[in-house]
Amino acid sequence: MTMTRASAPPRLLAGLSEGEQRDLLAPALPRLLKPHDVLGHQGGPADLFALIQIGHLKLCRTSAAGTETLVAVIGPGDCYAAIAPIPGSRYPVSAIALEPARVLTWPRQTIAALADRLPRLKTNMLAEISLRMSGVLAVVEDLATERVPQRLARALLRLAAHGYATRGGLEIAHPVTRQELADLTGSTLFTVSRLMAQWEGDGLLRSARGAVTVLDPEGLELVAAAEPD
Amino acid sequence: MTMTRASAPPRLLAGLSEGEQRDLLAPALPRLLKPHDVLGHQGGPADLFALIQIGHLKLCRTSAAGTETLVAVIGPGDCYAAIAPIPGSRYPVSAIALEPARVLTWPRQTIAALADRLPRLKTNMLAEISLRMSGVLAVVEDLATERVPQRLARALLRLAAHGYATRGGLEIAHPVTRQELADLTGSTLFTVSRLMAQWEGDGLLRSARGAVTVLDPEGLELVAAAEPD
DNA sequence: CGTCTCTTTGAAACGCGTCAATGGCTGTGG
DNA sequence: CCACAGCCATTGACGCGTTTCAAAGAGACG
Repeated sequence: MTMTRASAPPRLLAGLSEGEQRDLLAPALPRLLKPHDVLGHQGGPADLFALIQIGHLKLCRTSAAGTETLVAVIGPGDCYAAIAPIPGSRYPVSAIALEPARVLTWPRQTIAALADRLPRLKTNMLAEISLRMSGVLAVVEDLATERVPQRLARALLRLAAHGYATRGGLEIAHPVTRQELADLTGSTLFTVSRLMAQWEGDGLLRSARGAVTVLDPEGLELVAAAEPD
Repeated sequence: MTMTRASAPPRLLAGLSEGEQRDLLAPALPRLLKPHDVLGHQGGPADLFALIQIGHLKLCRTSAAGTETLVAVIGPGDCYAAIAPIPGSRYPVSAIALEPARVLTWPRQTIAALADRLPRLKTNMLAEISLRMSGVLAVVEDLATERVPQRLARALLRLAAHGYATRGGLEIAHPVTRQELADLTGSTLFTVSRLMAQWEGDGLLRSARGAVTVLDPEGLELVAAAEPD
């Protein structure tokens, strides 16, 4: 029903000539993912680089104790494993599909050769990592300085920003459980459930089994900006 | 008194020929820093790339509210702003000297030109970012899943690993205040002080005004690995 | 229609932040 | 040389936010 928004040209292709774009895309291997499919596993050899075309993946770390930390949610136009060209590199996080997805993949050898031949591609991949780094640093800052309500409000706003507008609200583009929101904010599904119930009462959002719609972004931002005092 | 350890060749130069190393190092501008000097400011244009020769810097973010988050401590052989070659990029974190330090710097234009000319250099810079990313992701995981004692113990072990061995202990290579340890662990100087007093009583470490020595690394690792249960 | 996963709600315990006051070390200037 | 100021560290008491545990409800799916 809702249109997927017109897919802008991926940042990865920025500044590449038509010919260069063909050279890059020709050897790409498309791959389809079902929910919970694992594209790359944390700690495993990073032997492929991926560009998401359709759908959303979560980037997560599983600690020795088995607890899961959700680092980011990525979608169309985003890359995974921009470090793949580095010989011997390993995935720093796992990538797991949240919904049916389609990605383009390049084996390490291939993307490394392309990156050496196309300087602009290497720069773009650097820019992608830089972007990811910014996001991760924002998460660090949040975790270190903010309380759970602020962290959760920000996480929801971040997710909603990549979603689509429905009647009077921003709907998050992919299914997301309380547990995942907890993993994303370093909290527990109980606390998340309580907060969201409260906010739903306040008319800030509406949630129905996996689908969350932010009704009042300004109101949520007010919560997100509240002093920890 | 204690020897600075023999400086290994920086990772940045790995795989570069003698001639390439000269090309890279010739246009470098050395710069001396005093404690609290700011090498780069978060959010400011990233117009220089730096390689640390001597001393340690802290990488930190200052939030709108003024609270400081310490992302990492870097030392000799480490890089700052490996993203500088990207046009228009900004420093994602501030870099502030913890002690007298000496760094080599390259203006953005210069390092960008060099990176385009020396593919191996670009790869090395990518590897540096990748390394930083690993560290930051470990911090995220810690903040999201561990309690303060574990986080602090890990932070101390991390710092001590880059320090030097003294009689029966690992001394952290640079001055560090309780406040900085708190900023590093998303805690408060009070909690840090209490924990360290307790650990000093247990014989795990010794601390004297800014200088911290880990006496029993295995013991500290035991604390770091304790179940959050 | 039953099972499984996700969610809600309550009550209790506790970790840790907050505030306030004190103490020690360092460097500086009278 | 001593005294003062400034910074950093210590310690206790208190309160609150969150986790923890337990139990029950609600959709989804075969």
